[in-house]
Amino acid sequence: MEQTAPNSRDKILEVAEALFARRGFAGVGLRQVADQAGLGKSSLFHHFRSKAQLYLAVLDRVLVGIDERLAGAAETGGAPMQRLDRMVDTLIDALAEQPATARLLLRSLFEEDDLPAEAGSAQEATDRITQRILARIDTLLREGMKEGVFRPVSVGHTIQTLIGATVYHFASGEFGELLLGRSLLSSEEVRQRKEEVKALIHHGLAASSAS
Amino acid sequence: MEQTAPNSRDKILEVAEALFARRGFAGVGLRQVADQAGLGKSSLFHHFRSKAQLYLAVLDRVLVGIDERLAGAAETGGAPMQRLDRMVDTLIDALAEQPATARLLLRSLFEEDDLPAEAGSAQEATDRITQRILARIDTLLREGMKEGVFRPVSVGHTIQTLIGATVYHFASGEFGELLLGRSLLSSEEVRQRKEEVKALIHHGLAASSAS
DNA sequence: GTCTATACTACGATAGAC
DNA sequence: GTCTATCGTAGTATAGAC
Repeated sequence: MEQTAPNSRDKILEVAEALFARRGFAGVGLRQVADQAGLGKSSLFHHFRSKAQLYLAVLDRVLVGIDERLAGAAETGGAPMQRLDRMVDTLIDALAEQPATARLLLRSLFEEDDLPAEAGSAQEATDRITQRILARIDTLLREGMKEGVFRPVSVGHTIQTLIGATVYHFASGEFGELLLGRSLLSSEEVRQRKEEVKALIHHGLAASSAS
Repeated sequence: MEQTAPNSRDKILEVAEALFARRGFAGVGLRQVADQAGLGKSSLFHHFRSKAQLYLAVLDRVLVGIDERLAGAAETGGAPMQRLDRMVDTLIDALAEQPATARLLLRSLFEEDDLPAEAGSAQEATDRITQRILARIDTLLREGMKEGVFRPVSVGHTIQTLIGATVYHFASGEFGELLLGRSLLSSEEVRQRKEEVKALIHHGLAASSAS
């Protein structure tokens, strides 16, 4: 649709995203990235200073995408429970549409410590976006508790549970499919994941048994 | 306590577990393992045929440990909700006591596909233990639903949520600590994690509002 | 059971021609 | 902006002495 003709930089980011999601930072060779992007290995270094910078550029791109979609979901207003429902739907849609995203995000939690230390400023950029995303949920949860529609919970622990219920789920790959008996990404299972998560919220987070 | 004097094989497994948990399969070099185990690189191949076999041996060891602890928790009987509470407590205790475990388990979901294909029979062993662990929760959830103490839910999705709430949480490392504002492994946060997860279950999974 | 030595491959990164 | 060629390092794994 809005695809014109990706320049080399975008093409590299695209194939690197898929590879990093599947194999992790250490598991991907730049040779592989270059081949799939249709370039020589050395050409990568014209666009990105190092493997670590490429990885962080990929991660940044994904985080920005998630943040934009969540921003759209939050802006429409409504009661806290409605907004939380919309955030869950939006996040799950995003994760289901781009299967690499969930794995990349979850892996990023483990792999930030084996990046070369020099990565510096690019690290800070991804950290800032992460903080922005977390702040959206944090604010929403506190508002809901203040209004008395959510029961009193630890905000941090609740965010962790929500991430587990969404990002982990769609990152679980073959294991999750074994558990559900079919593809995590089938429209039926995506729909059901939304229902199950929202039902858990409505029963488990609501102060009264509102639905 | 029951530590006598670990033979080389156990020492290798021990240091490899920590390294694989931290860096992942591709991120660990056998040189590193050998150094930390106090051996030459080549000596590893006397105990394990290949890096993949070593990895699978580490994973198997961890899965067996989890399975044994969950078996202990399940055997004591009681109502489904009580048993589920005990399983959550037991699992969280296990993950908190051995910080490498959660990361290793979560990583194993992503990394099984970049193991050399030859690994064959050892793969099946870890799969069997995984199935046994899952069957414990599966049976318990179905029993609770049959008795009417759990509301009707998708068993697969619920297991995914429980894994996310426990394994993911303790695998989240620095990110989780940023979110909670203190170490995931402090006794206070471990205690609170148990409370939050069990509260979510009691409010969100129970058919009535039993506690 | 552990060692040294070695084979072969791949890695990330750089230099410099075009 | 992409290429070929190359550097230095580290990877897994094997052979064979002790």
